[in-house]
Amino acid sequence: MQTITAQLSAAFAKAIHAAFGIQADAHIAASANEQFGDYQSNAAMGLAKSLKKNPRAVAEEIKAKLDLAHMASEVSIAGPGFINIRLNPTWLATQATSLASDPQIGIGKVSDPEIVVVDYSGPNVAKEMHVGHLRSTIIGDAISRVIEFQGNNVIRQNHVGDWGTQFGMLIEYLRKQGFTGGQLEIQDLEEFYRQAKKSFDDSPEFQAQARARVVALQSGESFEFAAWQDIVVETRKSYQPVYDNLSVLLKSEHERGESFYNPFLAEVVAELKLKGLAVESQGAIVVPTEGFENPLIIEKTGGGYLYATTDLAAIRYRVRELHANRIIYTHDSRQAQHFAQVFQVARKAGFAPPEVSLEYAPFGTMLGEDGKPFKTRTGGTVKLKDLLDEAEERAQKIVDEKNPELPEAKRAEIAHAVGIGAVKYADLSKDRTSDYVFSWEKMLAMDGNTAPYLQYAHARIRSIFRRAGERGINYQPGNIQLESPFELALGKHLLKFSETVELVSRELRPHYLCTYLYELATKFSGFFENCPVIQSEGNVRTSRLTLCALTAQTLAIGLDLLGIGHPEQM
RNA sequence: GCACCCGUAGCUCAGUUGGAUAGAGCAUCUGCCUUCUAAGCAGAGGGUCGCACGUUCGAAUCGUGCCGGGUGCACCA
Repeated sequence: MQTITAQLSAAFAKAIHAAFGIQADAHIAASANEQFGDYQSNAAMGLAKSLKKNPRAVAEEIKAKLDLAHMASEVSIAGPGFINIRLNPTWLATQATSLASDPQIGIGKVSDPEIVVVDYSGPNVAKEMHVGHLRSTIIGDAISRVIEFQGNNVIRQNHVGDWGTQFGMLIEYLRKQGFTGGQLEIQDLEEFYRQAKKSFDDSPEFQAQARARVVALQSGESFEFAAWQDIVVETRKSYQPVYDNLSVLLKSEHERGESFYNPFLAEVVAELKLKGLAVESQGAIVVPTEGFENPLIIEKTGGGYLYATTDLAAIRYRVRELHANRIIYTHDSRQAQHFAQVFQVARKAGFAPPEVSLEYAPFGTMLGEDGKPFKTRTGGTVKLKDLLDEAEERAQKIVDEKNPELPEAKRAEIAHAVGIGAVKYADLSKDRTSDYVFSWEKMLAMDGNTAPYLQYAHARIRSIFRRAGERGINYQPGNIQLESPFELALGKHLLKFSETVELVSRELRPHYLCTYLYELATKFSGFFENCPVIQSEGNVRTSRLTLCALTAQTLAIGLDLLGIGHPEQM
């Protein structure tokens, strides 16, 4: 099924062509104010200028040629030349009815599926995940789910920071401590890392030894390699449970850490040299980039590669081996310049041919309540695990209080969905590009525009169906009628789901979906307060039950796309 | 010094890429549980969209200049 916007755009484009013989965009938008109508075309004002005509006359001519069949109940011209459309409730009801019988609720599978690589999360080895890792992880996950739901083939890639100078430091430090292999703890590793960094900064001797360890590791020496593996395994043990707890779909098979590209780095540099892109500068091998003062350094003086080299190798691999059509990076906006340079070089080198889309979906920095980059009072960071545990605990208290009659296991399940959902939604509902302020209170809020509000709306609907069952009402989907203003508002909003999903996929901004779902839940609340379902009868009851089913399904799918749970009861 | 991002209600944020009277949540205040879950609903107050010019039928949105905050810029990732 086509979106309403698409249907209106097509009809208006046709009318504009019929009236003036030109192809022009219809500039269809949902009306900001309901008094004007549901949708509007803002094309007439723009066309008036190029056609040298009065805008209202242009609008009249478009309207005269417009054929919306049964879609609209009213088309009117207002202001300087807005064409307002009020949709026909009968037509809307028919559309909603057909949506209710579609398991994908109007999101058609794309006809030409693409291979989409999404690079997200990317935790660092030897460090525990902190709250700053939340954004990349859940935004990337939501984007992946949405694109996948549209029928594309998504390949998740977790570009784990598991290679480079810091491992030389860490291994050298471990060796000095008498480490011979085996058991390590993530907390110890963090401490070792701090110590190692200190030695590295303080002692030129240590520095030289650390560099030697890197070389040994990169050429696969047994002690270094084994120690590195122990570190990697231990770190994975600390982040995998966090992914699972967050319902993030990353597994070990999605890991393509920096180390994975090590064997290709020399080839990448050689290829860039061969193509005449890489040159020597101040002893290093660099690729000059337009629009940037500094070139992209791909090989250090005296050998050794950098993360730019790895990122180039990754693009090359994703295009040549994974056959990606689209590569999406969900990373901190501080890396904007780096990615701009890497993308530029990848294009020039042909690692990414023009038909492959390289998309950087940056997100802002997490700030503390003082407006400065987030740090705890002691100068450290908040561990992601601690935030999630706290969220679940707080949710548990509320569940225990509100639903003491439910079995313990059920309550724990609800607390998990609600607590984790609240944290994820708090982050996902903000536009990813802006910096945002971390606040325990806001992260863990359960009232107002939060995940629990959406979950609550869903649970209330499920409850209606449970009550209906208890009263022997056998639900079968039927025709939806949109008679009261509350039903009409709900129905109209349900029909916007598919365009919202398209928008999220195109712009890589999950917060549009959050806003949509919040409004959906709000409109459902209006319906819930004003339109009795079980107490109504006949066609009205069938219609309302069907509307409820469609709303619950839309909420459930929407929450699934955000990776947020939707309990039956709460 | 060069480059990028941001500035909207007391606080936290939206604002579908230039559309009509700038919207939510939190906080404050007033109502609503004897009908499907009050994690809810209805309502009130709260704005120089950082400032100033400009572009045009129309600017929170685009341009220029200031002010204020953040970030990145040669061998860390």
